Amino acid sequence: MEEKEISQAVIGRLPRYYRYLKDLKDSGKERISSQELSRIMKVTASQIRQDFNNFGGFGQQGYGYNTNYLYEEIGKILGLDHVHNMVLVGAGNLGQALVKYLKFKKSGFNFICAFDINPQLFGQTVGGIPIRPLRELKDYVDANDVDIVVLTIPKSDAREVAHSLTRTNIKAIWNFAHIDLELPASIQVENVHLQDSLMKLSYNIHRNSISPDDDQ
Amino acid sequence: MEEKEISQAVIGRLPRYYRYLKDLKDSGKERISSQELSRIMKVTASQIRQDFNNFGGFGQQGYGYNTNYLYEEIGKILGLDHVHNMVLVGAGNLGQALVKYLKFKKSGFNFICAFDINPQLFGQTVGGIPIRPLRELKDYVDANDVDIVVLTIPKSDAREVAHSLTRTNIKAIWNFAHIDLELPASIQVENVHLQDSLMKLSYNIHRNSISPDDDQ
DNA sequence: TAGATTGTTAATCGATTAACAATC
DNA sequence: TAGATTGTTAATCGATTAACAATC
Repeated sequence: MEEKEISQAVIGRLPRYYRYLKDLKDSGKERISSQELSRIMKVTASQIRQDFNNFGGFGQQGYGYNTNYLYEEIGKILGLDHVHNMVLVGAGNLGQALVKYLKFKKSGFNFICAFDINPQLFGQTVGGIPIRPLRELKDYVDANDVDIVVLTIPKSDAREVAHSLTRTNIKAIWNFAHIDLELPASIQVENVHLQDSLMKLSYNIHRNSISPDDDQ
Repeated sequence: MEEKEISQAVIGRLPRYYRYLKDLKDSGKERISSQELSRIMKVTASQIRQDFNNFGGFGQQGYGYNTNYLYEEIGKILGLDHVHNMVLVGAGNLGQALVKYLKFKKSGFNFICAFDINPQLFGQTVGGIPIRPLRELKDYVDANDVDIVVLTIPKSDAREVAHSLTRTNIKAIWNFAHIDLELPASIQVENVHLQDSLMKLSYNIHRNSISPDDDQ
């Protein structure tokens, strides 16, 4: 019954495998060896086999992996066979873009309601879902089956909203606010810090321009 | 003259230090020890000192670090003392949200033009910058001082656009398309894969629900 | 069966943490 | 000076890569 904890380094690579396997299966490829996948994805074959074997054996000696089966299994590991209900908190430009994007993708990530503090937005809709006053968030979450709260509000408000969600049954926060949220371990937090990403980019630009001869 | 290569693990932590140091200096704190910062940020004091010492000594024995000085120095390391000209490729919801957000922040990341394939958008503006036909991108980039191209277009188009930029003088691509771009080493790529982020979140939700007793 | 390729153990590499001498 | 805390070396830990026996 004792499951060994799988490192986030491994988890972080699964979506990329998933993406390549989708392309491979869609292009009609039925089987693939770790070595061939290694060449395509530019990672070692050893790492590929180690990664998959964290979750049990999906391959067959002498044959390799069945692309479609492996694709499906990774999908299950990632929980993509479930539908996740989501709620948007902060119906500004970024929030609205996310709702429209995920609606368009028709994935298992399903926005059901949006919230904002701006009274002008109350009663309007984004991508087919209603925008309600932020003060109704807690009651809504308690009354409905909400898995993920998507936070696209300024950092000054993010902490308070996160705090109000501590005793609800939500499972995760997808956090776009530039702040570290404090939440009980039962609520997962996944941060998308766009500023941090830009800063890393900026560093790498200047690193190269300072010493232009050492390539990489 | 031989600079040791600094690992991306270290670079990835710099923006977070930068954020905490800003808050500390803004709240009037003049000095801080690695130990105190360690408690606030929940990382080891050892890691903090190691990280900073990759770039030279910013502290003083027996005293600690001057918050404002350290903040400024990290900003310089990240290249935030430069202005970066950016161009948006794909003026959809997400792209427009990014332009408006960064305009609002008044950071050194400065959008100067947007491009799209939709003729209805030509001549319109987003956050004060014009939207031009995508086919003019290459000429525009060659004629202007563009540092960063922000790619917010579907993956099917992203590869082609990236390819058309290989021989330009741009320094980096901030890539929101769900694809791995192939570019010469002189062009940095920083990926923001929102789908991957959601999948990781999904994994972590289900990991916990499968074995609810092992907390973390 | 022979060849191929996985699953898995062992070796290596790199990153994090601990320890402490240097020094403000 | 004595106390505090850095800068830096050494020890540990974890993740990646290599090797190979198992097996399809």
